[in-house]
Amino acid sequence: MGRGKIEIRRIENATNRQVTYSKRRNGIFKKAQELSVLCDAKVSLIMFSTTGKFHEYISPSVSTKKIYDDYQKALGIDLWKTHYERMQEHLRKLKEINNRLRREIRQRMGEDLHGLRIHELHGLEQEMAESLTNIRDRKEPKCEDPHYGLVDNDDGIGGYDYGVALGNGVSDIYAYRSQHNHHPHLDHHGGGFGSHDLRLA
Amino acid sequence: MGRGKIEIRRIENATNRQVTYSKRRNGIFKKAQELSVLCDAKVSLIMFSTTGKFHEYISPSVSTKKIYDDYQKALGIDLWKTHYERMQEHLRKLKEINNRLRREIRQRMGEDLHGLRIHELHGLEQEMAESLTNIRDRKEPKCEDPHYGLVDNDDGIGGYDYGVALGNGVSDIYAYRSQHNHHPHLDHHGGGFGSHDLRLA
DNA sequence: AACTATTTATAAGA
DNA sequence: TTCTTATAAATAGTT
Repeated sequence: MGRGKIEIRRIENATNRQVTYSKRRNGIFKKAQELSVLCDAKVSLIMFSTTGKFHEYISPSVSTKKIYDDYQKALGIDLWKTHYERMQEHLRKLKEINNRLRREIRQRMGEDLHGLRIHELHGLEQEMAESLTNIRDRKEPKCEDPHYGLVDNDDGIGGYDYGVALGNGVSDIYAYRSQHNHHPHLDHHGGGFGSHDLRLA
Repeated sequence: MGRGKIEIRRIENATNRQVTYSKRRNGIFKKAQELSVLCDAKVSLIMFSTTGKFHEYISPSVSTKKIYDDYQKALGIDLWKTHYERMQEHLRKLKEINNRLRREIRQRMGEDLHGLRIHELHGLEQEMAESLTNIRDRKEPKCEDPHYGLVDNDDGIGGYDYGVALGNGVSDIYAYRSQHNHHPHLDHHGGGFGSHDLRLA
């Protein structure tokens, strides 16, 4: 509806995009207002522009919080709680893994061996002997191996966003975005093997 | 915009109101979708009709939860931010620790040694040699040492349920599967040292 | 911000 | 609900 027809796709020119945003934002707010008056509906409309600017329409008869509460009620979920539980579960798993890793290190240090069966002990011994050989070899001046890029892995914990969508026909279910927040570098320096405290996180 | 102009006021006839709701709802959803595409904006539109029916539109690039997070941020109000951030920080630390532990194990397996200085390598070698001795000793039939209760510490993980807690949990790491799992399987079965994949968490 | 040619949404009717 | 269509409203491109 304008001088020409346009395709519905991202407007590449930033200025035009901003102008269109502004115009259409007004339009949709007006529509939202009319709808809530004409049909006595409760409407919550929240938007953020690319530039991060924030605008909201909320029907006079409700509050954003109430919409949000009702929303969760309608879906039978608790967004915070779901989120929490996922994080908790993730934390728990990481802790488990860390403990397991610690135990393995202790065993490789000759401690905490009482839980091992004789064949496990035997396997460990053999492995240790081989490893020791490797390490001794490594001390020889042939010490080169350009293996720097040991990738600091990201297991996707970064984001914790998940898409939720619902609606009677109209909405879409959309995906998931994860902000890659990266870990600082660990500077494990210091010559001390065995000087770590392996019992605590 | 229709056969005649209407005033923007509540439609008293329930049927008409319902019909208008339905038509205009589609219209506004379409507008919301167009806006989010054209202008690359994040839009959340939630509505409840008089009859309690619920409909939602959410931009593909976000989740309703994120919109509400951002909304709260924009308004400077907060429900759980502190909490959430503490959990994220905790996760981050656990991942770091996890990576360090894995690296240490790799080194104890004679791998990933290129980062070590000569004196570190030397320390490792010595330690390994001693440990190996311990392990060999342990294989002798004097194998007793009532050290059973090596307390696998737990620090109250139950605690993240809307409270905060930190520390180690203990358990079976092999139950672990990342939700975003692009990682090889670890299926350590009692017997094998050295079968772990220590490169990824 | 305004203007306006066009496209789009929709009120009323079927 | 869905379709039709006359008309009101929104808006793209321009100034």
